[in-house]
Amino acid sequence: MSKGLPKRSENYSEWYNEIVKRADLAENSAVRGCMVIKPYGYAIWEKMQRALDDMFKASGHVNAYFPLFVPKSFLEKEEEHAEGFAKECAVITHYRLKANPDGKGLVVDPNAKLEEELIVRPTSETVIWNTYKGWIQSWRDLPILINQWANVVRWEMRTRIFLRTAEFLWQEGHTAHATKQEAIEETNKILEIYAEFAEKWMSMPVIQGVKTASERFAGAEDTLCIEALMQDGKALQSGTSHFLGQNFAKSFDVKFTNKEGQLEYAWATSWGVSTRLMGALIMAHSDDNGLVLPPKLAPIQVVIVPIYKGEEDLAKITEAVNPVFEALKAKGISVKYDDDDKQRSGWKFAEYELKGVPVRLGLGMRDLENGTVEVARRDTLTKESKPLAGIADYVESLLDEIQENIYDKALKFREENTFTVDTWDDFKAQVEKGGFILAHWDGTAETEEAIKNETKATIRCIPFNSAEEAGKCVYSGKDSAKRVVFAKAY
RNA sequence: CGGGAUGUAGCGCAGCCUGGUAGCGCGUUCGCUUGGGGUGCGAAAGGUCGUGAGUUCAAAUCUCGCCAUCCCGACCA
Repeated sequence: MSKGLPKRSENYSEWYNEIVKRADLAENSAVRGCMVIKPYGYAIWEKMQRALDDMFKASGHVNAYFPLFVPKSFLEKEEEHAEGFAKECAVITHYRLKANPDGKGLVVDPNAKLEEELIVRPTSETVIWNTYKGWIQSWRDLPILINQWANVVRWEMRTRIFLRTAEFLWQEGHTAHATKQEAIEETNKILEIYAEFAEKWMSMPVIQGVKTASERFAGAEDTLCIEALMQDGKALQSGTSHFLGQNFAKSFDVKFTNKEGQLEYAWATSWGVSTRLMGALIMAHSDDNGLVLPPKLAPIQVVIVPIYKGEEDLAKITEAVNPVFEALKAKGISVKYDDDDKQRSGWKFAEYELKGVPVRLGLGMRDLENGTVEVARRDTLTKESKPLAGIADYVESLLDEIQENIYDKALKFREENTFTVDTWDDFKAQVEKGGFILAHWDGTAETEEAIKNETKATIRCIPFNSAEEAGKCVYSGKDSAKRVVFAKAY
């Protein structure tokens, strides 16, 4: 492993790729467009899963599992949905191989052609609504609040590890409701959960809003989203929550008898976040020394590195470390004591920085004499000497402080990189420089399309929190009641 | 699917133009050294040169085909 990471300022995407590789998060696999998530990266994903899963459960959702394969006829049923996903589907046509009659290896057995092709799920609405048909007869069967943790496949032309891979891991929630109002509330509730997760756990501020028609999920009536700003000034869609109306219920004929005794189609939502959040986490906080992890998602929150010469010294240091180690563990802090003699302390410092461990405690003979310990913060790269007595309490509060500081830093970055723009020239100039752009838009798909073609900037969302403000569309000059968020996006 | 490039040791690359013993850096292994920010020195191991054919006394090197990967477009969580 060579030293030094590429600089963010010089080559952002190379910096990103190198962090993913060098921090041991993931690597490209032998299969094009697919990644191997390595133990350290997967540990972060598991922490994300745990936090989200707890929130889903706390809001009344339960987990289930639906099949990987979708019959082609299912996918066809909802027209817009089918059209939206058709171009990126992996298709299974055969179910058997056989020995190659012309030599070595295996060939597809032409006699094993499937009657109907199976699609590897790009998302599960169709399979699930086909199933819900059997589960829903009465208003008493509703709501159904189900989530599943799964992998999906979308055959992307160009992939980037975590941000856009052919196969990725995610959770997909699929709910069914008796009323439109309830489904809309569900869609909103989930977006709140996503925003809370992004901000409280990932320390990543997000803008909540609604997608324009052209950016909407295929088959949805409305798509809500959280959008985050990455350090290179590009936006990243980090989670979506869809109000599906009765579209899928109609396509799969899911009707129930309401309290008035009338047959009605069920109302639906779906929502998801994926391993793309790993990419968001990396790009939101990390620096030229490597990964920076918010303590709540760090697999190792505190690492203790002994600085010693010879086994005797190490034994003494270990003796002093043990009560600290136990005290931290007792507080529920994940702590690692790295007394591995195979690497030197200097190497370890660099390594744990690269991996984003929030707090490092360094303990040497000098500390033992003075009753001190060196506390190093990953977020600020600062070091301070602290009394060893009571260090666990200090570290506990320090972790909270780091969690907040990372958020504050990201928020400050976003504020400094959010621009209010009123003229087309300013708009074009600002798109080049990056960041979120708040501008007026006349509400038409034509204008949206034209802006995208001319600048590559898209409408990330129509934000919930922005004030009503009469203005003129930055492109067409027509009337507009509200600013929307533009940016170049991943 | 269009345009461009690249395939040589685990990783990053040189060698190819001008055919003739396959090389460098990092990493790995071993020994000593060092140990509060990626120690230093020495030795060693490791390669069907993407693949198939052709030209030639001789091919990593020249010619043609194929495969794979990366970049730039169109498409996208």
